[in-house]
Amino acid sequence: MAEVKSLRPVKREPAAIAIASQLTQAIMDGSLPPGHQLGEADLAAQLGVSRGPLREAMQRLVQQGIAVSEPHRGVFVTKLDEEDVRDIYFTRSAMEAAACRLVLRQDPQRTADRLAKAHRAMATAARRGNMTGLSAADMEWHQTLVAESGSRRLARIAETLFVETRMCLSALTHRHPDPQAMVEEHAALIEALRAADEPRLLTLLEAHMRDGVERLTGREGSPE
Amino acid sequence: MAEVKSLRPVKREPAAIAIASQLTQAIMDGSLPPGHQLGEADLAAQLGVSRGPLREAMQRLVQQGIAVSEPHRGVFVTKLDEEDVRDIYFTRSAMEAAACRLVLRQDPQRTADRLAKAHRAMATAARRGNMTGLSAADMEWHQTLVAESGSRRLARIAETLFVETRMCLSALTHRHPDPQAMVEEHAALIEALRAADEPRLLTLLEAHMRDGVERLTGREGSPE
DNA sequence: GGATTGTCGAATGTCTACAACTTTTCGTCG
DNA sequence: CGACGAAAAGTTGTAGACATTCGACAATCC
Repeated sequence: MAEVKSLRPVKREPAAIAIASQLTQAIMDGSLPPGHQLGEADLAAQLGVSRGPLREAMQRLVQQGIAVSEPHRGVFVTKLDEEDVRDIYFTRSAMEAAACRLVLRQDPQRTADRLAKAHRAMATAARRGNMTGLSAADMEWHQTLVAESGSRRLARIAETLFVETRMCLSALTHRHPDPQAMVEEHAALIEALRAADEPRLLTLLEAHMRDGVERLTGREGSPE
Repeated sequence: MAEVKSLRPVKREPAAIAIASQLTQAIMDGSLPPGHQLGEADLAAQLGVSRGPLREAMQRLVQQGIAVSEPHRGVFVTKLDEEDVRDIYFTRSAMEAAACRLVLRQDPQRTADRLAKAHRAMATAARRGNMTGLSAADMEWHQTLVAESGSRRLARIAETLFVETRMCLSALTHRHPDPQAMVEEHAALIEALRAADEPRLLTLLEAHMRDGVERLTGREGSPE
């Protein structure tokens, strides 16, 4: 048979998946802010679907913890307080540290190459002062790290955590990080990965996450 | 008004939640074996609900990864291969290690006490040769550990991982672990926790998880 | 005979409509 | 001004119908 490589299987995702993606996107970029109610009638009309698939999509968000359901009242976008921010970054830290350990026993160089690609996008965005692009490149970087681990479960868990991270970020658009520091931190991480220096990699990662928390909570932990 | 603390608001959980719980339970104990199709019509009739809430519940399972959906074919209980077993235990290891670190910076003694309670149940079940009770106590022990960490996200993640763990166990009921070893391993973990000896605790935990994998995959790592 | 094509049944995916129940709102009365 | 209670609005659950799609089997063609 003639194998035609450019032909890929037609992907037709069910409505519930598509709806969940759109809702997630809207929640991440702040269009649906924390505490906002996901009214069934409104959303169904707006998305051009019926309540059935919409409710299925909402159950997915609730299961992820991105939304919460209050019986007979509706489902609402989850509100994140300062404790949540710490929890998110702590859990991310544990997840990504685990991903690092997996990457180190596989192909650190290849992973480093792929991370470097995201890192270049980050550096470019930083140079141009493109903060949204910087944030996107940051997410891309961490997503690549987890994907490279090859662990389905880490990938699934990280997906939710990244959504929550972006919820935090879009809620505090005014507090801008130091782009230069961000670029440098990721560069150091890649370098440690290339050197296959596990202790240093994990230490840098933990510090990186701590920076993330302090950036969002008001860096209460920094003496001088 | 007279405040009566023993009076709690009547909890009426939505059908989708109740259905998801029942399905999860059936999947854990092997009534719904891996690969089995969750037919809508059958299940709906069997559970006495309509297809709507049932589909919502199934979406939750799919989101958790306990079931997989093949468009226009149906949703099926996830099949777990040997790689999945390793992934589950690796992820659990990372999760529970993180929980240990959190517990250590809170109230290790109180946590140790609560773990000791589950441990006594474990020892009793072991003495009587009650393998299902032993397995239940084991799950209870680890669930307690994660709950004591106080992290919502770790708890949510662990919930799914525990379901997957029990799926593995019920698929291999013939391969029974050494009950005595199991009791001793948990005792050592509690002891390390009481001593607030973080390095030892984490080392023991990792070894405990490695044991779990080897028990299920056929202990390929043991030469003789 | 073997491979392709057409057809059919069954299950999923989706929609509309309706009934039941809760919460909220709002007007009224004390 | 606050309490009570009915109406309104929203969510939750059900039922039925139809379209779409998949797997299997039968018919057809070389």
